[in-house]
Amino acid sequence: MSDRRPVLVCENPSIDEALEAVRMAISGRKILIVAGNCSVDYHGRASSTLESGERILMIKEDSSLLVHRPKGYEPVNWQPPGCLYQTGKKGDALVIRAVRSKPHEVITVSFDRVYFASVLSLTDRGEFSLHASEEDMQRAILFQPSIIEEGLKPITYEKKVEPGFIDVYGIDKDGKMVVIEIKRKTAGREAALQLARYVESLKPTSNREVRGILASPQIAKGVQKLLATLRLDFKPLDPRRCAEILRDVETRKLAEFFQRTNRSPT
Amino acid sequence: MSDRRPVLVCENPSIDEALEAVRMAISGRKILIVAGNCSVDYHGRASSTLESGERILMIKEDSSLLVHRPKGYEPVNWQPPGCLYQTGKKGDALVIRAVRSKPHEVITVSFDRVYFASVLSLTDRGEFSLHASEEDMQRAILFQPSIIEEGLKPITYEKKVEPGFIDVYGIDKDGKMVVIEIKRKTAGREAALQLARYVESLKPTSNREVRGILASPQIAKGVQKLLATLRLDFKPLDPRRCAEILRDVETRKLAEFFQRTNRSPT
DNA sequence: GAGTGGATTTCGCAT
DNA sequence: ATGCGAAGTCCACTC
Repeated sequence: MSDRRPVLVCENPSIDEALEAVRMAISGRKILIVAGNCSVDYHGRASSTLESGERILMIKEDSSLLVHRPKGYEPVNWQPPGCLYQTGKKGDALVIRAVRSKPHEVITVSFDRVYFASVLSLTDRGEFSLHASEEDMQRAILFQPSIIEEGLKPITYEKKVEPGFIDVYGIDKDGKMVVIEIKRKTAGREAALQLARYVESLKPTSNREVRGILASPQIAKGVQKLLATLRLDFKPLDPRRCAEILRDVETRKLAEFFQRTNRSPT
Repeated sequence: MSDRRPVLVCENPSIDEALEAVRMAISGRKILIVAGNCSVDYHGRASSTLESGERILMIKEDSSLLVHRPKGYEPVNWQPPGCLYQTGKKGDALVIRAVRSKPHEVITVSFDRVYFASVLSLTDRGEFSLHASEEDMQRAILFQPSIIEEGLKPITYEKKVEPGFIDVYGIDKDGKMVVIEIKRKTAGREAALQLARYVESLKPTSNREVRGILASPQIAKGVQKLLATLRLDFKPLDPRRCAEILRDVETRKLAEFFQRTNRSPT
């Protein structure tokens, strides 16, 4: 075990001691956690004030800042990575100012009481992987178009047309053009209208018929009717199932690779 | 000064000690902060895995959960308020499982090393107020329609039409119908197309001319041309300016109130 | 409970 | 740099 001390904790520090810890953390690009009584002001894209109360402040290695109240998933105030800090005392308060330049935004946190300050030096090289995103659904359709319908031949994806980008574009078994709009969750009006615009924008480019297919796990209440009116199809498609298909594809690729290279997978 | 101890900190605890702290915090609905080496698995709307690394776990009074890496504004994994916890040891690891029921989602955090665990009991009754939101812009237009154009008479707001809700709806100085679409930041293609849909959906309901006005601080590159094609107007409107107008309105209301009640404001 | 749209959205990718 | 759309988005509000 190494003898490095990844964590320093200072309980019930004076404002001066807390200021010292804050400065060490910021200049050393460490993680800082402070719990105490503070007020917060923000000016930038909008403005906000937060009256005095007990909260947790976190400043990370990349200088991003979070102020968390005792409840709620979201921080009440924050600053994204890449801002500069000014720290000091104003009267008996510890003041931390985080300034971002583009757009110009300033957060000021004033602590009149600090319960603890902690400086952490953490190492995190672990890989993060997420499955069942909309991109996974798109890739699954491209690898295995039959999950939409038999005979579908994808031509391109992320095709640019006037109103935006078509998720998947191809030809069906009868030679008709097909536009597929993918949603990873229940598709609402907006999705149907977007698909309709794509279909409309493609019609002038071809004398073939153009079909629109909305692929999502579910459609919202009134949207069935809207799809019928707009002459669009719906294909139920589960993002989890798509993730499975991709996993199978990856597994097969791996097997082929190891077969080619005459090794066996661990 | 009160003698309550709002913060308990446990440095370099054993896994058993950490487990005890975690259970105290969760059962007592306190805030828990743990720093240590962990891995995280998530299954629910999607799935994710996060390999071993040093992170900070925070569980709040309302049972929301955050896992923060040393960098980045966003948590790498999380659980919104209202989930249930199972805690225990699996081998030599401290395991915390947070289960949400609707939708069904499970996060599992396994710590094999804990640098510190802290249990906090924070009180925060401070009021938070935010200015210069899109709603502020809407209210400013309703209070002072001349910031859009002279002679404008707002009729309703949040008016339901087929594709969605019109931000502000009224009549201009020539008696034409006016639909206003508000964006608090640079308006893109989507905003223009949305406004166009609103205008189209209103045309059949009246034999008056229907004008569409896009009100935002700026418009994106190609959108000027798109607006011209769609015969829509653009009115530059700064959210900060709108917030000022509202502040003035509030000040005037206050003044009137104190005049009526024969008191003077503090 | 579902649907709809805003957000100091953030983030990532492509132009 | 700007534009554009996804997100385990979250959240508040309406129906």
